[in-house]
Amino acid sequence: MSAHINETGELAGPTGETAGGAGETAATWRPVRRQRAYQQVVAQIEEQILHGTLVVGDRLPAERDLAAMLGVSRAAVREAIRTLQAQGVLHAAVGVGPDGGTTVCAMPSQALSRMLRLHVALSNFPMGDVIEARVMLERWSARLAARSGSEQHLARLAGLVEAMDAVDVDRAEFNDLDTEFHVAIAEAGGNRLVGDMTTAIRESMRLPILDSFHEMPDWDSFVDDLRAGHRLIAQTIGARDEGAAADAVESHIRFAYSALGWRRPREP
Amino acid sequence: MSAHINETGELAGPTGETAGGAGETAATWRPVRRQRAYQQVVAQIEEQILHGTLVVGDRLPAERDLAAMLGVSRAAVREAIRTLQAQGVLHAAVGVGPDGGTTVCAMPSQALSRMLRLHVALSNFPMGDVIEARVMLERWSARLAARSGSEQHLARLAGLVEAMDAVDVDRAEFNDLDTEFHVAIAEAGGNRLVGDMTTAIRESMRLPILDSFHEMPDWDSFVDDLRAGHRLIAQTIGARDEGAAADAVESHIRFAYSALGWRRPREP
DNA sequence: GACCCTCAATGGTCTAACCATTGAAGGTAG
DNA sequence: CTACCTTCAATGGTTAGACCATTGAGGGTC
Repeated sequence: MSAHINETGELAGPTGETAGGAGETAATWRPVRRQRAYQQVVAQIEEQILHGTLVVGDRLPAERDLAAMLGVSRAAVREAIRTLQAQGVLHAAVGVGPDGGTTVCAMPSQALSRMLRLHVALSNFPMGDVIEARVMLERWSARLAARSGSEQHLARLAGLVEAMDAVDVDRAEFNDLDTEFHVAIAEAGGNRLVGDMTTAIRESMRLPILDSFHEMPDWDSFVDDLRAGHRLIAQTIGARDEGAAADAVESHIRFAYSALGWRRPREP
Repeated sequence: MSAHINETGELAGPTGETAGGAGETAATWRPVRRQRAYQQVVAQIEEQILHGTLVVGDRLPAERDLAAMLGVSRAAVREAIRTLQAQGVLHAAVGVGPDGGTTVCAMPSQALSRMLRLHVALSNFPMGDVIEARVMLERWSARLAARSGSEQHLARLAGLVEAMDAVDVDRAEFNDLDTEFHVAIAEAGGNRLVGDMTTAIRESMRLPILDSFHEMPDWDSFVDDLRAGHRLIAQTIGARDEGAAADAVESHIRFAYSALGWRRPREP
């Protein structure tokens, strides 16, 4: 499994070959790309995780100790920790005790959301692609939710529909509840990966959608349409009608984006 | 847009309120969570990206300059850069010239793959969920590829099928070609987000799959079945038959995982 | 014109120190 | 004995300053 060391972005290679020694006898030469110190630290932590030696909840050695153990500076260890932290794999907290120190965690959806938001902003993912992906994911989640969602999940969906029906919710509140609703569908589906991807996409668009909400000229009628869509989704899922639920979700999403002024270049 | 500062993992708040000043007159107090220095740097860079001030290809100021501009140490800047780097948004290279320095890039699929691999290893995503997600994504990609894949994409698929038919490919080589094939389907589909998610999932399982390949008792007949699956997929996509392509992909994926001994708890 | 040396800019790394936060240990008043 | 408080050690957060390694541009030499 030592090949894993190669997969942190740069290629690997033995270090410390800068000084050319005299008297080489070997005839084979391979260009060695230097492996950064912090990348080696990342690689070692990743290896522990991939081997199952480190599992969720485990604590890493203190930064100073880890640095001494690996023979690198504390700064290198910290940069490695930042890398894994950005991937939702580590959690760092100051202080002693069970909550202190650096621990292994698993917060993929948060990390995914932040990532996705940036890449959408970089126009790496055209809005049309994001919309289509969202339709695909939420159709799937809706089917799953209708098939195997627990009563608690269904009750939560109904509760969120109720909450959004309240007359005094402002646009920001509605946006938050709407986000929660779609996340709840994904959770009801039970597929964690699909759920986290769905959450990431919806979360990554929370702010852009809120901006569009505020520019909405005919907010009242628009939000009524959204409410009707949510009600239909909750009903069809509650009725365990997979096909109807999927269709309801799709038309709801397409309606929303279209009303918000975002176009879709392709529709599979 | 200043709200963005809150979304780097920890909550925001004005800094430097540790020393309690005397003579407060305000009656409202909100518990302030201290924003780490490196998180503020991340937040500022993210803000530039979300505003479109920083686009792909742009160069950030040198670490020393950025540190001076933001009033933090160079270490804080470096940790921030590591965070964005892990998300596939920044690229750091030493040296002067056009390629040197820290630049904005967009490599989401690599970052996604590394992330996914770790979270799968952490059992955060059960294998069954990953398989179902892969079926969903590749069905979608196959439909898109059949509908709108260019002739070049179709030729590439056919070429990969040929390459995998060669008798002398060993298991590692076959695995790499198989990965390439499925990535090529995703690319032919044209949806970048779906394509990158597909790539990430297949890449994240490259090594586990290779391990299973090596443990495969009846490799020859197994790989022949895989080849037949690939051929059928390429044919149906080439024939622009969306439904058949999606079904071919699904049965191919399910067959492979089932033969590899991975079970699927749910199948939507 | 081709080659080579020098140098400046940049990220990479290390050391060493100090700050801030947290909770446990132990002491003290009631 | 209980409740509160003080102290302290462990840990991550932050800084400053120095030096190394890599890269390419500029200028000098043959």
